[in-house]
Order: sequence, then C-alpha cells, then structure tokens
Amino acid sequence: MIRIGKLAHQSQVSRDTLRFYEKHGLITPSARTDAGYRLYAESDIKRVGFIVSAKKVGFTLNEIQQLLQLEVTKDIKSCQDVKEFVDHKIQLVNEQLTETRRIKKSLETLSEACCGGDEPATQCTILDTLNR
Amino acid sequence: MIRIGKLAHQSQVSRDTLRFYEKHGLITPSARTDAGYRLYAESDIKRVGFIVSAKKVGFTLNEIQQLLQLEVTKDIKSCQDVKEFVDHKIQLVNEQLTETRRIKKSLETLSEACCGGDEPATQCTILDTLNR
DNA sequence: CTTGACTCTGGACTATACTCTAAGGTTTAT
DNA sequence: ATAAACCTTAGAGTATAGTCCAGAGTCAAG
Ligand SMILES: [Zn+2]
Ligand SMILES: [Zn+2]
Ligand SMILES: [Zn+2]
Ligand SMILES: [Zn+2]
Repeated sequence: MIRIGKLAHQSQVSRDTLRFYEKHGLITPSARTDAGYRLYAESDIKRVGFIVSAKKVGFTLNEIQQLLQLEVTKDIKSCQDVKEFVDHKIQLVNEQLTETRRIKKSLETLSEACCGGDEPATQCTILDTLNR
Repeated sequence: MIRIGKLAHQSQVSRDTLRFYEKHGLITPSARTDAGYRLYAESDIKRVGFIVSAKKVGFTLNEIQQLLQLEVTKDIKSCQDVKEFVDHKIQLVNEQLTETRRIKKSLETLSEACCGGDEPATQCTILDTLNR
C-alpha cells in the first residue's frame, strides 16, 4: 500500500490529478490510514495505469469511466462489447478529423488568395472574404 | 439601427451570444435607446458577419479578436501581417490534425487486435493493452 | 522537539464558448 | 388598457481536465 505522492510519481500524474480522478469516480484508494491518508493497493496502481493508457489513445475521462466498467465486469461482457465501444470512438475521431480537414482547407484557400505583400491590407482578400 | 433580436435572427446567432461577444470585447452596439436597448448600425452588423465567417473557418474567439484588430487597422497593416496570422493558424490546425491522426491509428490498432466475438472479454486484447 | 516533507479538505481559478434563469422594464398590437 | 413580445442586468450552470491555494494535521529524522 503506497501513499498518494509515490503513486503520483510512479504514474506520472500529479497528486491533484489523482484526487480529481477520485472525485469523478475513476479511482478510489483501497484504504486510508488512521490519519486519513489515502493508501493505494496494487489493483489501484493498475487502475491508474489503465486510465493513463486510455488517455494516451485519446479517450476522455467520461469514456474511460465506461471502459473501466467494461474492465471490471469483463466476465459478463464480450469482446464484441469492448470492440464496439472502441469502434464507436473511432467514428467520433473520424468526424473530428473530417471537420479539422475542412477547416484546414478553408484556411489554406484563404491564405493562397492573399499576396502576402508589403502593401496595406485595405484590399486584402482574406479580410474581404471574412467580411462577406 | 436594429435591435438585438433582429440582429440575432439575421446573423443566425442567439441574443445571448451577441451579449456574450460584447462582454468579451468582440462587438459593441453603436448606440442605446433611452431605455437602454442595444442599437446596432450597419457597421456592427458587418462586424458580426465577420465574426461568424471567421468562426466557420475555425478561428477561436480569441483569434477573431486579433483578426478584428487587423481588420480595423488594415490601413497600417500589410497583407503579409494578415497572411502570417492565417498561416500560423494553419500550423496549429496541422498539429491538431497530426495528433488526431495519431489517436485514430492507436484506436484502430487496438480495434484490429480484438476478435470482437461473443466470448467473455476476460482475455480481450483491448483491455489487456490498456492494462499494460 | 523541532524542522521539513508529506498529506488532508474545500473551494477558487484557468481556458473555451456559450446557455439559461430570475426579476424586472419597454414596446407594440389589439 | 392590457397582453404578448421584446429588452435589461447579474449571475449561475454546462462540459472538459485539471491546477493552485490556504489552513491545518501527520510523520520521519536530526
Ligand atoms: Zn495583398
Ligand atoms: Zn492579403
Ligand atoms: Zn476476443
Ligand atoms: Zn477483444
């Protein structure tokens, strides 16, 4: 059983973040000392690792909470359930990708139409376009 | 000079949003009635149009504030200034694109490794990977 | 036995972009 | 004249993901 500072160091997150995750139901220390210090067991440490890994692949905290539900109840969940969850996330990411690409294109079109010269921007096509 | 409701309708934003923009220094009505009602002139209407257009191509409100500065002082700004601003934004968008692509790849790798079958997820490669 | 390192709680603050509510005043149409 | 529609303000709430702080208690070492 380790205390919060050590877990924070090991997991590369801040103490504040661990307490924040706790407040949002992502992780709860298995025990407390008499003085009220949080004590984390092996399983808690693993759980934090899970959260960190899931963050790295782009899941939000809300999604991670759902993933943790799947993990904890994996006996009564199927690979299908898990895969569907990930595939749904991929769809969301794809939508975001499409939107970001659209924005990139718009900006590039804007940029390409502008001469970028030294003259005053009174006739700048970028400003003109935004003014339409 | 039109009132907020009409401008909101014309510009396809809510009254609340217009007041929100005002609070954040993006637009100020040219006048007020005796009763304190906001009155918007032609130039105000154009300015809202500018904001809406800029939003559509992905600028944040903060960036739009800077763009409006460029627009207002276009006499003493050059096309170069404007283009550089846009090009800098394109860089930011590209970074976001790179990150989102990385996430997509990670998720796809995750998904592809999972059989997606009916059996319990006790050995699911997705959960295993996140637990590492 | 005191100093420094560590921990606790609750709450405020950051950034982004609104959205909604309450309580009240104004304008317009019938 | 009165009801509907419109407007005002301040402030709270939403979602996301923390970060920081104050004031106080705890623990190990010299
Ligand atoms: Zn030019
Ligand atoms: Zn230009
Ligand atoms: Zn499987
Ligand atoms: Zn699986």
